[in-house]
Amino acid sequence: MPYCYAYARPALTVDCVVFGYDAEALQVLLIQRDLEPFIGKWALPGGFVRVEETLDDAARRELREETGLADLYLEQLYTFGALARDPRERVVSVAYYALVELFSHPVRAATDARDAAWFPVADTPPLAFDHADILAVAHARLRGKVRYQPIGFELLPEKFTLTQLQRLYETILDQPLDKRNFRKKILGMGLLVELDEVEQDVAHRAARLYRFDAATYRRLCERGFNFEL
Amino acid sequence: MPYCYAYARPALTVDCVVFGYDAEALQVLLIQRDLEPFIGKWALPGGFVRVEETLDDAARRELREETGLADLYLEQLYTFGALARDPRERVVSVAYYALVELFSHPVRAATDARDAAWFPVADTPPLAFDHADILAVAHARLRGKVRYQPIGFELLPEKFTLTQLQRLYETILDQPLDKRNFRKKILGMGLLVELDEVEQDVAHRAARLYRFDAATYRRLCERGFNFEL
DNA sequence: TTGACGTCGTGTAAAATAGACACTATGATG
DNA sequence: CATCATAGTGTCTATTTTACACGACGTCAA
Repeated sequence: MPYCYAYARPALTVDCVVFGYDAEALQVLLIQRDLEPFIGKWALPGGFVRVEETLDDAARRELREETGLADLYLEQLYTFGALARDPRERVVSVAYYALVELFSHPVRAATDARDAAWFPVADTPPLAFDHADILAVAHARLRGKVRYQPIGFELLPEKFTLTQLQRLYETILDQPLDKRNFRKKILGMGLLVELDEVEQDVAHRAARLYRFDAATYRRLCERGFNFEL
Repeated sequence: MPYCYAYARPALTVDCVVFGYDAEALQVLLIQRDLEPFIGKWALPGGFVRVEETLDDAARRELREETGLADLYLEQLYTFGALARDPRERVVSVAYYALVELFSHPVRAATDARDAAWFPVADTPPLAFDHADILAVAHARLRGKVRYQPIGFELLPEKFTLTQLQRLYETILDQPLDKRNFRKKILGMGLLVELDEVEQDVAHRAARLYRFDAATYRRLCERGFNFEL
């Protein structure tokens, strides 16, 4: 035990809530633990912060190690510090969350994880630690944020139809939206680029594809832009 | 050095950004450090988290010890984990923020603090550690939050005039508001109770006093209420 | 080839909300 | 009783939001 201090210190961990979307439901990425405590239970990917890495780096590293996901945009969510959230000892955890497009991000279990898989947010298995609380906070934050920042696009493939986008928003906000009003509003923002392509292999009239215009978005942001639904 | 661990651990601290308002400007509570490092420098109140207390408790305790303030509504802000934010060693800090009515919260320096005082947010002395960053994040959060949650009331005395409330919002948002529209909107929410009192000792027509109706607010919140400016 | 099916894509009118704007009322003071 | 400072109040216009329905297009199967 070579690391000694004058006062007791809580251990410090990070946990990641990664949301995905698969045209049906909002999903969350979980790992099946291969370590005590809660061995065999499903949990959020995460682990201990090393003393020479930042919190953001630790979150990225753990996510990569345990699930194979890399290069996500992770955002800090909240820091959980209840006394008994870990049965071993006092552990404080900084939670992060991220959004990804499901199909282009295959996951694979690795270090410390027996398995890694997507689950519908509304129907997860029982989670280890206080991870159900963390997931709930993340889900609430997602619902709140999606209204005033165009983060929904992170969850879709690069090219998408307006109907896909609308379904995504309806799923996250859990309320139906009017098709014409939705299109009017979203197109009116000028953040979508209409492509010269339509979707393929559908058994009905194919819909036009669009992509998100990140450059325009950044320009608008700097002049104080607000998204609003 | 009686506390030993298998891996090195960052130290964990809390820091508190307490905003006040004095009819002139938005203020922030600072302490003058009486400990190394940065002895003599101004800083946010805060300190080490004990292993047997929650983060919220640690924030409340440090604030009480260093400034005499108690019973505030503290809200977690963000966790700062840059590698070199403390010159001694790796320290991760969970920042909190709070709003108080200045005059009814006298501050006094105590433990580890040579002095405690209010400074205008726009004109603070140089701060220790990365506390200027923390203050900036807190200020941004305050500006953002004040638009959609009625937190402004925390900064005023229990009884206040509509003009005082308007000045507060103008200060936080840093933009002028129209008197009639402001009154229309704020009264239209039904969150203010008109009192049978007017302000005293003013050299002109006295304004009616109001108080915030917290009970009604809670009721509205549960049904999904949104404040909006 | 043609008809049925399913989704795509589009516009308008009514209602609600936000924003601009200026004068009278009241109480204190000299 | 005139002056001063702030309190308090309403209307009109512009903008935004909401509600709402049908023809176009491509696929498929008879």
